[in-house]
Amino acid sequence: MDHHSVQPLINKLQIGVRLSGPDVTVLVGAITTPALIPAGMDLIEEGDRPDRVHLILEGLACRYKLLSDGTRQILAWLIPGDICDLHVAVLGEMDHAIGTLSPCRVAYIARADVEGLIHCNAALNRALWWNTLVDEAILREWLVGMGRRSALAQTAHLFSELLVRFRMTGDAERDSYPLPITQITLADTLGISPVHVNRMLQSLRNKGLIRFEHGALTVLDEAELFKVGDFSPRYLHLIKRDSNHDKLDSKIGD
Amino acid sequence: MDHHSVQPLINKLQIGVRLSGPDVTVLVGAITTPALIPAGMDLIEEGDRPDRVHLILEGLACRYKLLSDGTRQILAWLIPGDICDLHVAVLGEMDHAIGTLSPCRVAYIARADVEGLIHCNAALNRALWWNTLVDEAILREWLVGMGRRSALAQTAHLFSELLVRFRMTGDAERDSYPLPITQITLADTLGISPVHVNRMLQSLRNKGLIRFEHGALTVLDEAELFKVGDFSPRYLHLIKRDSNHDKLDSKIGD
DNA sequence: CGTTTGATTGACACGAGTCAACACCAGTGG
DNA sequence: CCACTGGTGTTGACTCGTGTCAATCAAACG
Repeated sequence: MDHHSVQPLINKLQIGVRLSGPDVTVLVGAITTPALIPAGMDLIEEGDRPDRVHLILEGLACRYKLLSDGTRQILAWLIPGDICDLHVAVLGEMDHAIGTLSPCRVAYIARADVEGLIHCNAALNRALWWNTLVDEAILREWLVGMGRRSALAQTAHLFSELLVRFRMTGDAERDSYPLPITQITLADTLGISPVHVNRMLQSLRNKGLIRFEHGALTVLDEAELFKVGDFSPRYLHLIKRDSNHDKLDSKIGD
Repeated sequence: MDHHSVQPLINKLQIGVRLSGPDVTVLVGAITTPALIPAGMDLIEEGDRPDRVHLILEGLACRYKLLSDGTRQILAWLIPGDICDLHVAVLGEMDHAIGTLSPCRVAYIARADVEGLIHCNAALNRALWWNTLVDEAILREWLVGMGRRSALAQTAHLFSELLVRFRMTGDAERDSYPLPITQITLADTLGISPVHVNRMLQSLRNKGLIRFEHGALTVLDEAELFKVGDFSPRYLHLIKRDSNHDKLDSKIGD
C-alpha cells in the first residue's frame, strides 16, 4: 500500500488526534492492496456480516437504505479518506447498504487487524473513535437540515459541508472539488424530488454562488453560500482539543 | 447507587453483549448518586466540555440543536437507561445540547471512570461501543423518516420505536409507556408544525392504533401501527451476534 | 377566579411533488 | 453516417401535503 493513497485518511485523523510517525506506519501497514470498483456497485448490502472494513481511497460512495416503496434515502457521503463500516465489528450485521456513486478505489482492513489497531495502540484507538464520532455528528447535522431547513438551505449546506470535508483531507482545490453525480443522487440525499433539486441548483447558480459542471462543483461565493445554507463548521470538530490550531482551522474559519 | 435504578441500562446492554456479574458490579460502582432535575432544564449546552457523563435513570430527556431562526430540532430521545454524552470524552466539545423533557433522575460517571471502564474491562468496552453504535443506527433511521416518510408514517414510526426501546430496558407495560410531553415537542422531533402533529395524532387515533392521554402512550394495534410507520426493528440490533436468542428477541419479534 | 399553556379546528397560503413534454448527449448498431 | 436508444437535465402546469394564522376550547395553576 503506497503512502500517497492513504494520505487523505491520515490528514483527516491528524485533525482530531496527533499521530506519531510509527502510529501512521502501523495504520498504513494494516491496509491491503486496493481494488477498483465501478460506479453503481454495492460494497456491502443490508444484512451482510463482512469480515473486513472498507476504506475509500478515490471516488465517491454512499451509505443508503432502500424503503419498502422502492425509494432510496442516502445517509452519508463517503469521500476519499472515509472508513465505511467500522461499526460492523461490534454490531455484527449491517443495517444499511454501502454503494459506489462513481468508480472507486477501495482498500480493506481485516477485522482482526482493526481489533489489533484498537487494542494495541492508544493513539490509533482514539483516532478511530474520533473519526466515528465525527461521522455521527455529521449525521445529526443532516437531521437538522431535513427537519428544519428549506430545500435551498439544505442544498447550500451540503455543498458547504463537502467543501470543508474535502479540505480536511487535502483533496479540495482552493474552491472546488470533484462531484461526479446526477441530480437524482442529490435528490435521494436531500430527501426531495429530482425536479426540485433542479430548481434549487438553478437558484444557487442564479445567485452566483456555485458552478456545477463536468462532474465538479465550484464554490464562487463561499461566505454567501455558508449564509444561505445556515452552515457553521463547528460540528465537524476541526479544532484540536489539547494542541495549537493548525492553519487548516483558520483557513476554514466560520 | 442502588441496583434497581440502573436496571434499565443493564437490561439494554445485555442485549448487545453478555455481561458477567462482576462486570455489572464494576459498572454500577462507577455510577454516582443521582440528582433530580426539573423538566425543561439543560443538562449540557452546546459548547460545553463536561468532565462527566450523564445517565438517565427516570424521566425523559432529549438531544437538540437550536437554529439561527430560533426553531429547534430534537435529535434523539433519551429514556431511562440511556447514556447522554459518552462521545464528549473524545470529541471534547458538545456540538448540541441535552435537555430534560420531564422531571428526570440523572446519575453521573466521572470521565476518568469512563476511561477506566473502557480500558480495563473488555466486555464493558464492547458494551459501551455497542450502545453508542445503536444510538447511531437510530439516528440513521430517523434520517430516513425525515427524508422519505410521510408525516403520518413518521409519527407512527416514532411511537413504534419507543415501544420497542422501552421494552428493551424492561420499562414498558405490555403495550404502553410513559410519554409526558406536549405536541410541540413532538413537532420539534418530527420536523413538522405543531398543528400538523395534532392532525397526525387524530388520524392515528381515528384508525384505532393508539391512545395518548395522561402522559402515557398506549399502542392499541401494534401490527397495524408498525405497518403504517413502515417500522421494522432490525436497526435496533436486538438479536445477539454470537449467542442464543433470549426471550426478549422473540417477544419483540419480526 | 383570571391567567396561562396546550389542544383543537378551520381557512388559506405556499413549498414541494407529480406528470408530461422536450432538449441534449453518449452509446450503439445498422 | 445516421437512426435509435436510454439516461439526464430542464421547463411548465397542476396537485397536494404541510405550514401559517387565528379563533376557540380545555385544563392546569397561582
